[in-house]
Amino acid sequence: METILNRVCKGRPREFCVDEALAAALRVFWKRGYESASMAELTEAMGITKPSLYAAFGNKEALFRKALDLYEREKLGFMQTALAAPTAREVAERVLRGALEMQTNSGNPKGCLGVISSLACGPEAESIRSEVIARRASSERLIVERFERAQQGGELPDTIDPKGLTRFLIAILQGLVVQAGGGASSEELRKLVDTSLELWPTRAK
Amino acid sequence: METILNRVCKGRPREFCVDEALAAALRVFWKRGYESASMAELTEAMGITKPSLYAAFGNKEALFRKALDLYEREKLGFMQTALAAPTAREVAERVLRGALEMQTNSGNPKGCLGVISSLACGPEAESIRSEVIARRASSERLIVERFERAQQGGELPDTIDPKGLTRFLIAILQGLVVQAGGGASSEELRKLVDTSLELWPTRAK
DNA sequence: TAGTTTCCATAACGCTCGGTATATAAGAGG
DNA sequence: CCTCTTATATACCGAGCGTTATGGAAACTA
Repeated sequence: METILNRVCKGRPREFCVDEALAAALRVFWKRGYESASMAELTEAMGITKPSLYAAFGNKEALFRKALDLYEREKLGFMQTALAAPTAREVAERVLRGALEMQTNSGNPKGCLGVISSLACGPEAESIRSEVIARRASSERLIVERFERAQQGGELPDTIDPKGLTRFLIAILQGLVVQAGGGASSEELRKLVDTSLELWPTRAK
Repeated sequence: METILNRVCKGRPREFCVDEALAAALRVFWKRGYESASMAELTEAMGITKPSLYAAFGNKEALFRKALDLYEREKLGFMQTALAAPTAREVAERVLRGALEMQTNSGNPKGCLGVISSLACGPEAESIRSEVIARRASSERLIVERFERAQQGGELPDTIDPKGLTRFLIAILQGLVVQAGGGASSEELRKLVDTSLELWPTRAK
């Protein structure tokens, strides 16, 4: 019985780096969205041919899921660390500043892979869409819990609903990336973040 | 010399209502976005065949522009009337409540035709994308001017930047429609609007 | 009714899509 | 060196895309 563990490496080794190819694929999906990213554009950006892509990643949908994993791990890491901030306001500040930095960092495509992939899809991309939406829901739950704790700790006015505040914060994020995708300048996006933080609720309110 | 004015109606009249067909096309574009809306789905929803569509509307892009006109005229009318509200806060309230009502009105597709068409497009839809973005910019200008007047009238704190506040309001709208497209319930969307309005700046702040 | 104009339906066009079969090249193990 | 396994390159597949040519039916004017 041969398990995958004691299998040795035989045959011709592949000539490209899987991680680099995946990073290139991520950039294409990020710019185009799942459906508009064609296999031709993907393979060209990845520097490999279609059979190599299918051998290494399975198919377009599997490639997208791996790119989405990479995106959440490398590009949305600031969301995780932001949740560890000591106050709800600092959570919001780190989330918004982190998103702003990512959107204005030249080198990154504009917009958000999650938002772009949760909208505007034909019937065959429905499973992709629902997965992206499910992942967003799980991050959302973490923020709601964080804000509920903040409210119990007296950080937030009693009149504020933690679920509503979470949706509010996420809406700002979504508006930020939509506007970035629409060509808004760095300064315009910074104004959006500054104004949002200026309106963020305080205990004194 | 025969002008278009004194030309009479000859030949077989068309069997469908152009306005109804355009309304049906709008619903398809609204649900799918420009690129994912196929001619097959469009013609089926409109109840006509492809040659009829091309004869009446030109091509897919021209059909989309006419649908976009209809969308702005019939579905975004509340934005125009909202701008006439007496105070900046009422402007924001009417805009947000109007958008909420539109998103929760069953019968309308979820999401926003403008947002869905300004993202996630391949190279061939670039002209559509830029047109949608340009239309958004012109509405934005109206809101900025309205908020500048409000600030001069003392309605808004001096610390608030009207441009930033405009982008903030639009971001909430965009987040609202993204979340609606992601399947958020009417109550969740209402909480988002309530929270946003609760945080809206007042003179006293 | 004759003539003309326009509409409708079918089918096809050229193209791109995601995905693959086939054949050749290349490295690892014996 | 030979064999075996795997990667690569080319070409191709069926299906769907937006768009259009064609033929016949329908309804207007005269």
